[in-house]
Amino acid sequence: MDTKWVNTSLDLNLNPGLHLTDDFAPKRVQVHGDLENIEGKLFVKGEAAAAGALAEELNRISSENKKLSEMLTVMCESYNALQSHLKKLISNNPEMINSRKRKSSETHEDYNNNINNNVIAFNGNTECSSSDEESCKRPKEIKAKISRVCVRTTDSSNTKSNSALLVKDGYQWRKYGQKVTRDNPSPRAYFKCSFAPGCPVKKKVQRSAEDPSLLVATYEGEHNHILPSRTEISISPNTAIQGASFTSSLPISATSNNIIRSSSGSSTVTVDLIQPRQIDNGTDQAPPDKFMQRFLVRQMASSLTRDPNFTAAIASAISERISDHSRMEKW
DNA sequence: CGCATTTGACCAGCGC
DNA sequence: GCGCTGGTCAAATGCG
Repeated sequence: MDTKWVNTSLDLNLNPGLHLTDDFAPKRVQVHGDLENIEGKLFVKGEAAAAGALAEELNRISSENKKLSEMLTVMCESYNALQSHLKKLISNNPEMINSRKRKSSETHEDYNNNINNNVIAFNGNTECSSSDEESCKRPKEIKAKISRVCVRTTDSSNTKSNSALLVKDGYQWRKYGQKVTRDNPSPRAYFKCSFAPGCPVKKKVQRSAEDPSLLVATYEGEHNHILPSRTEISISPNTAIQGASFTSSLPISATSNNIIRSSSGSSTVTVDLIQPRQIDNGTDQAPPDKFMQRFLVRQMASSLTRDPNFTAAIASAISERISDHSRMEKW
């Protein structure tokens, strides 16, 4: 059996023309398979060009599978490390959580942090953490699953606009109220999911008091309907995902086309796990705005890797591709 | 004209 | 009981 070293790339292109970061730079990947034999069969048919393209695509897919497997391993290791670290912290300081009661002086955001079942990290650092259900027992009226998502808007001039409190996430929301809270000068907007009748999910969106460019969206409850036809996380114009822990309240998963899509205003950001693309490795001269795009790619990747659901979706996509590859090898 | 948004009023929970 | 606060309702308003 031949062993070939092929130079392929995992295309996590989040924007047309966006070059990959060093983390995702192509590497030499070992691929086992009789690729020349495949090409030979097609030569007989007089389709040399098509055979070459197919073999190249096969190599690319193989290497992508390898890369994704490696990434998945790293993700799981990081996740397990964080989880064990969190457990260690909680075991060392059990009173840290249990002793916290809601007081009048405590802000509502603190209250939400206490009942938060899902951890969000902002600015690359863990802002709050609590996944221990025992430590998160709250008054009996709070039963709905609550999660929080933060997005950073790059247009600070829009911070006083009510319409800027839009955090599109693929679902359809109807605004039913707005309130100015005591501890935050910016108003809090209340939304209900209107994608399906009777859906109990609610969403609160408010700008962070500390950082007005940061939008904090709090999701309550779980959707009683399937995800919208296309899985996407879309943030309002001039908004970038800063950090998010995606739960069932957020529509993110690999679609049947294995495309994870994130729309950002007019521009759509797409993570395509299949489609091969040409990467010009030699001329990686990123324009100035590419730097920000790369940064966003890192942030998104960092956010997504924290979510076990996402890793599960990635694993599913990988296994699907591997099985496809196995079938092609037999052919 | 229909739908979504706005906004003031109302209600419930909590602390004092 | 009273006042404060967050959450929700619903009429008014705006927009396509």
